Amino acid sequence: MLDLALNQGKGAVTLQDIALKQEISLSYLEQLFAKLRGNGLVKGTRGPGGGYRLAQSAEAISVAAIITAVDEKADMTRCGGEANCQDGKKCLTHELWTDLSLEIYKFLDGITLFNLVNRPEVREVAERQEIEQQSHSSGLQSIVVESDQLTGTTNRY
Amino acid sequence: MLDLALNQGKGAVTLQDIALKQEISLSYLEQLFAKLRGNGLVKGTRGPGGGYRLAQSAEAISVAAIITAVDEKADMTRCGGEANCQDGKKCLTHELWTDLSLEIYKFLDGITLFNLVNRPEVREVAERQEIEQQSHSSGLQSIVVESDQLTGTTNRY
DNA sequence: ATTTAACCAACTATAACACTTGGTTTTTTC
DNA sequence: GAAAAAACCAAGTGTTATAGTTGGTTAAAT
Repeated sequence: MLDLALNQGKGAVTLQDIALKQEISLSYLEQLFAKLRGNGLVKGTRGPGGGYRLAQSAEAISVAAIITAVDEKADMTRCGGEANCQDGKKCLTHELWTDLSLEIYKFLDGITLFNLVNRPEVREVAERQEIEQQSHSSGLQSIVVESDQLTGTTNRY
Repeated sequence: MLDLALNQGKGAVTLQDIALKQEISLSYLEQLFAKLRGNGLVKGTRGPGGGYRLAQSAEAISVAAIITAVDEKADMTRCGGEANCQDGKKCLTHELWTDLSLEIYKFLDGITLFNLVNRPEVREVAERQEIEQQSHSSGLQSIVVESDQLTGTTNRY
């Protein structure tokens, strides 16, 4: 999501790009972005030149919204907030964990993509990744070509 | 730990008791209490009439101290605070997760066993468990006796 | 002596998270 | 209009932390 936020106004970002930069498998990213799209946080465009972009402004998207979309929870209880932790009834520490869950939610809800993108540490790491990606991607592509010649299949990394 | 705190001044609590009340296996409790003892939070006495009691006052023991003792962390980073999340270097969101970890620690550090024991919800649940345990334990003991006759072994629940 | 209960080590099961495999569909470019 | 790029989709697999099991030994009370 930070990759999309950093590229706002400069067009769509492909999952392939993110996969290389963040070292997350393409297929797993597809699953995450399916959820993000379903929650109205991103929109995708197909075909060459396509990719994903934010569906809302970076100011409007909180980390809590992202976590909720992909994790479907930000919850420290094992009962998922239902108070049935111990054979249908509340366990001794139920309120402790619901209180903590609320605390975590409030913290993450107070941080937007805009906030993060403007942190100097984030900009530094993002710049480093931009450079590494360029020297990286050519190397990885030749590996893909090689495995193509040997096995007839193209692995997606 | 709440069971020990609730029993302060009334003598030691056996892990067998806790296992029945909280529905946690005895052997697993033994592992947790070995860590708690190693961290100076409880002390155990062996033999009949023995059990565990708090090694410090309930006011002096925070939830954070307990979590740290048994979990050995209260950390949301995957790198465990080392900034080597992405081939030896910091990942884009490293600071976000260290900030959250600190927030969680501060919250749990502000809550002591004394605080929890004096919450009305905790007292209510504790009272309920006291009653359930009595009707429960006799039933479970007969099961143990039965399996003893059949298999020659005594399972520890 | 026997029983209770802590203490100890090594192994096993489970489930969430991360990833893989093998596709189809849409859109752009040549 | 063929090929390539990239999103979209479903069902399966691998990994690892957490929780639990097994099978003991040691210390203290009755």
